Amino acid sequence: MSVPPGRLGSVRTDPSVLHVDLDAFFAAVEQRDKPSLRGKAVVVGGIGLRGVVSTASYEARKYGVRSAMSTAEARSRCPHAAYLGPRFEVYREVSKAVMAQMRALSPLVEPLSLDEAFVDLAAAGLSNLTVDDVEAIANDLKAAIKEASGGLTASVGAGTSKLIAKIASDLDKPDGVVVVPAGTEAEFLAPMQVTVIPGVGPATAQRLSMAGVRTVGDLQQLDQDELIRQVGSAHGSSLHRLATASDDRPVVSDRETKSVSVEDTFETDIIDRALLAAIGDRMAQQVSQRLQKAQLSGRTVTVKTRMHDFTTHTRSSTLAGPTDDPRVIGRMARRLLEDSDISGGIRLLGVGVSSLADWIQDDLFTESEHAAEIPVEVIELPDRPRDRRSAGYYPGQDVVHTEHGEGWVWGSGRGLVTVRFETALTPAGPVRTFAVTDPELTKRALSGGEDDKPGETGQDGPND
DNA sequence: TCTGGGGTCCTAGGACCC
DNA sequence: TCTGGGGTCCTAGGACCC
Repeated sequence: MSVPPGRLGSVRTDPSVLHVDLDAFFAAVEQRDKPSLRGKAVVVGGIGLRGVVSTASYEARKYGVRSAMSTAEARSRCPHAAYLGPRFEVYREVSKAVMAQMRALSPLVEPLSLDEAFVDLAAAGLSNLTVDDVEAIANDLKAAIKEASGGLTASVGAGTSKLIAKIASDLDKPDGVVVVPAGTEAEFLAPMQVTVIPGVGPATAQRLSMAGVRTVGDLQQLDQDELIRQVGSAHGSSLHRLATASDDRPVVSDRETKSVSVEDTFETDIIDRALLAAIGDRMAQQVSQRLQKAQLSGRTVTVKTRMHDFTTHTRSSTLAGPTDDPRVIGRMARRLLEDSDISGGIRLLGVGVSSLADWIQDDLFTESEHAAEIPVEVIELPDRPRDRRSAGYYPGQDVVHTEHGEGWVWGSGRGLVTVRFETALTPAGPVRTFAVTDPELTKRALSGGEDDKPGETGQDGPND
């Protein structure tokens, strides 16, 4: 029924994981920069008709203003507050300065957003940490953050795992420090509502409640198989581990980006297809710029639409090779939008690119000093794509023919990599995408080539 | 006075391959 | 010739987080 004692408790024996959370971050930055707002109700978020609250200052929270509430409701609850649109460039700068303070403490810092991060003290070589040690470290860090940010306060939680640290940082906000002693995790969690566990939202809480589970203690008693029946396999097993405080997830810096997207909710619903196409094109350009800035490219283009009744739909299509080209993304977006039902108008349109893994995009023909050495073979475009994977790539009647080949390219600042490339010639001009043909080889090239293991590039034969 | 924008992860079904 | 199991890829949707 319940958990074998051996599974209780987590791998770490010190409360060496910190979770740092800046207090009412956006609002605090606004109060920092405008002294007249200090001590006053400040609400940062969308200020238009369909805006929602990003952050409310503690003064505004007294009136029941909360994140994710519609700004209209916030205005009715707290009419005297200052309502401000967000200034993300400023927040990013402040965030950078704050994260730098954490990195001065430990090399292993995992930002979760602009205002939150995990810090791994064990990675800083600190061990045998007592509760007092960690409290002192947390207070020093808070002082450093205050200094570096021009007066912002943070709340810090610490424990033997990410879960415990995260929950602890919320218990004494604002400007607090809570350290949970090693060995007390399960009893610390037991009386809390299941919704304190990140990942348990309204839908999961509802399902759990139908199984009689309201607190984490209830969850600790629930059989894992029963839990999996209620909420699914992945969610169930991870919940079971979290609830019993056997959370050994590592702190990970530099998480890879998985997708890049832009979306916009309109002040009034839009029905005009031509207008939507133009907006979609502009969004494709914005996505493309952000991909290029991050030196990324991707294969899957997704268009998102939200109807007047808030139902949301996505349409996506995957290219044979990755692209960051605004024309390719824009054309795909337009095509996907044509397939979408917009009758009755839509309140939101979004364009995104995903499948960003293991590919390098570069402009072979203008940037590479080795461009002339890359063989090019011209082929006729097949009447029909040979399989589904190329279907998305050849954008229908626009394509005159394609070129493809294999070679290598000097990726900008990243060393030599082997690529397969394809060029679609369209009336709008050539559209090139290319792909790393041997991810293992490329990984070695990018990492400086210590790994001697030969890349396993052999073809798979029939194996049954 | 309805519900932002940026993401992540998971599920489920169908296509396709071996 | 029929049946099938496993794995991967793609698509659509949903839950969730800050």
